Amino acid sequence: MSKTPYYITTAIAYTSGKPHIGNNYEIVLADAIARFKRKEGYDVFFQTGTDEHGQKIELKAADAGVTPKEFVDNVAGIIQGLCDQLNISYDKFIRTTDDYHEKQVQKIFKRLYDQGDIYKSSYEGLYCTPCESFWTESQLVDGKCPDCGREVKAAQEEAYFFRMSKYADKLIKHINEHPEFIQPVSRKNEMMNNFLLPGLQDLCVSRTSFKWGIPVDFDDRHVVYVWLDALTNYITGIGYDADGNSTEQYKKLWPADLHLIGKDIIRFHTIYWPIFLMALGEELPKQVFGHPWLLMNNDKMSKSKGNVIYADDLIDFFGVDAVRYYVLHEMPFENDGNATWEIIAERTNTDLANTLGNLVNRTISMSNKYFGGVVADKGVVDEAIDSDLKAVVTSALPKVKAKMADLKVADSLTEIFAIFKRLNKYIDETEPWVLAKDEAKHDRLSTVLYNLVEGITVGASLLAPFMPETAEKIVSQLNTQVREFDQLETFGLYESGNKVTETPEILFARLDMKEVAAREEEIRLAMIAENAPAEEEASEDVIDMEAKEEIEYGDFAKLQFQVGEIIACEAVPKSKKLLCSKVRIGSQVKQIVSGIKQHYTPEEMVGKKVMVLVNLKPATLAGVVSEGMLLCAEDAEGNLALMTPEKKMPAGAEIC
RNA sequence: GGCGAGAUAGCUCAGUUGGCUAGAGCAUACGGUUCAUACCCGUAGUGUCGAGGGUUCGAAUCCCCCUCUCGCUACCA
Repeated sequence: MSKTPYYITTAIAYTSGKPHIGNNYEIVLADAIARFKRKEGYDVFFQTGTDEHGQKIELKAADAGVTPKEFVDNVAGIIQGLCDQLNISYDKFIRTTDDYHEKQVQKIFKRLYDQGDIYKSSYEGLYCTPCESFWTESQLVDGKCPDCGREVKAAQEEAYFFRMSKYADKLIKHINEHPEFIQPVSRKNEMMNNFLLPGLQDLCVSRTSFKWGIPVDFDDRHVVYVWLDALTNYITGIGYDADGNSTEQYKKLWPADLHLIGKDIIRFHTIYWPIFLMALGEELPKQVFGHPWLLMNNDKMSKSKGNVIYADDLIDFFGVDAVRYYVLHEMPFENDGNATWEIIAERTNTDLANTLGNLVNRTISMSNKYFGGVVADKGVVDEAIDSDLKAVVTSALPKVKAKMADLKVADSLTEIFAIFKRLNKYIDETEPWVLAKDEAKHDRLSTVLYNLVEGITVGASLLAPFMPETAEKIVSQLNTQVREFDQLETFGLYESGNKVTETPEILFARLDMKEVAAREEEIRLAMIAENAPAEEEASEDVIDMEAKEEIEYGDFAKLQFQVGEIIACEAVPKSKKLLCSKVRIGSQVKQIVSGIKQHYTPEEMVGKKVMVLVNLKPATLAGVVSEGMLLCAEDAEGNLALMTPEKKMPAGAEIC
C-alpha cells in the first residue's frame, strides 16, 4: 500500500536581513505538523525556502558593497543555519534565485501572456499629474481623477498586468464550496468582503524600476514582480513545468495540502495564487492557514530598542526544544501571541523542568534506587488506580490526532502534557517510597515503576514531532526507542526487565528568573550598542522612488509653499488617522487635515512651524474641510517627519 | 467611513444548540508528601461573565442600545 502524500509549505522568507523569532515561528509550526504527519503515516514533503529578489535587496546589497547575489547567498545561509538550529526537518529548501525556478517563472509568465491573462499596459489615461497618482479604470469617478476631479492622462511607465477579474467568479465559487480553504475562517470573510465581492483589480506583475529580479524573457526591460515570482515556488520546487512536462513528483504532490503563511499575506495566497493556478489549469491548494503573529513584548520590535528576539539567542540560553515548546504551545490559533524572555522562562520552568523533566528524573532515580535500574512488570495491579492511568496514556493519541487535524498545535501539546501530569499524580497515589519499605510489596513497586516508564515512553513518543531532541533524550535514558503511532494505544510494550540509565541527565534545568533577566538585558544592551552605528546607517539608507515626469519651472511656480504655524490641533472625530490643524499663514488661518495621527499627538503639533502647500484646492476629508497640505517626509517603514524650517522663520514666510 | 471579531478569576483564555453551586492553566494562600530539578499531589478561593434595557420559568449564552478593544479595508491634499 502506497502512502498518502502530504505536501506542506511555509512562506518563503525574504532575504533582506536576519529573521527574528516571530518570523521563525511559522517554520517551527510547519515542522511540527510535518513530523506529526509523517508519524501518522503520510508520505510528507515539506518545503520551505527564501524569496530573494526585489528592489529592497538590490539597495541593501549596494549599501553593503556586494552584488545582490552575494547578499542573498549570505542571508539565505543565515536562514538555513537557523532552520538547522531549530531542528527543522524540511525536505526541500527552495531559493527563488535557483536556476530551475527562474526558468519556470519565465515560462509561466510567457504562457500566461500568450494566452491573454497577462497584458501589457502603460497606465494610459490613468495618471493624474497634479495628484501624482495612478488609477485603475474602476477607481475613476466619471472618468476623472477620484481625488481632484481633473482629467487623467497617459503616463510613461509601462507594466504587465494580470487579468484578475477574469477568474473572480470561479474563485468565489471555490471558496464558498470549500469552507476549509481559508483558515481561520474569519479571514475568509475579509477576503470576500474587501476584495472579491467589490470586484478584483488587475495585478501589476512586472517592474522596470529595478533590475534584481527574473527578467521577462521576451521584454527584458521588465523583471517579474514579486508575487508571480514568489508564489510559484510552491510548484516549481516540486518539478512543475509550464510546458506540460512536470515531474512525477509534482504529479504526486500537487495540489498542496497546506500552505502555512502569516496573516499578512493571506490575500496573496487565497486570491492571487489560486487565480494564477486557475490560469495555468492547475488544481488549487487544499488549505491556506494564515497564522497569527508572535509579538515581542507586545510591541513592535525594534533593534534600536533592543527588544528583537532572535531564535539563536534563545536557543543558546534555553535550548532548542524549550524554544520549540514555547512557540508551539504559547501561540493561540487566532490571536497574536506574545513573547518575552520572562514568559519563555516561566513556561520552561513550570512545564518542562517541573512537570516533565522532574518526572523523568524521579522515575529513573527510583528505578535505580530500588531495583538497580531494572524495570520489570511483575503483574501486581491495583485496578482502582492503575486503570485510570492506563486509560489516560492510551487515549492520548486519538485526542492529539483530533487536535492536529484542526492544526490546533498548542492544544495538542496540552493533551500530551496531561499524560505527564497524570504520571506525577500516579506517583503520589502509589507512594513508591512507602512500598519500598515493605519487602512484601516489592513486586507491586516494580510494576508501579514499570507503569511509569511505560507511560513516559508513550508520552515521549507523542512529543517527538514537537520536541524531537527531548523525546530522543528521554527514551535514550529509558534505554528504549521512540515508538511509532500504531504502538501508542497499547499499554505495556516497554520490554520488561530492561535497564534504565544509571545517571539520569537533567532534561531542563530550572531557571533563575534573575539570571534570565540578566541575560536578556545583556543581549538587549549588546543589540543597542551594535545598532547605534547601524541605526545611523539606516537613516542614511537611501530610498529610490520611481522617477516622475520632468516638469517645467512654470509647473513648480504654480505651487505656493509657505511656513505655517500650528496654533491649534485636534483629532478628527470618527477618523483613525486624521488630525485637524488650525494653521496661521501670515495673517490668515487655514484649517488643514492631515493623516498623521499615528505619528503626532494634537498636543505636540501645536506651536510647530511647518511647510504648507497653501494653494491646494480645498477638499473634504471625513466630513472636515481641508484647505491645504502639511508636508512630511516618509521613510520606507511609513514613519513621518514634518518639514520644519531649519532657522526661525515667521508664519507666512514663502518657501521657494 | 465599510465589513467583521471580541470584552469572563491577578494574568492567558475555555464556555457546544439558553438549564443545575461559571471552568482550565499560570500566579497566590494553606495543607500533604519526600523518590525527585525547593519538586510533586491536594484544597481554597476571589469573578456585579464590559454598562444598561428586553425576551424567558431560567441568559455569560438570544434581541436592542451604549462604551471600549482588535482585525481587514477605504480614506490619510
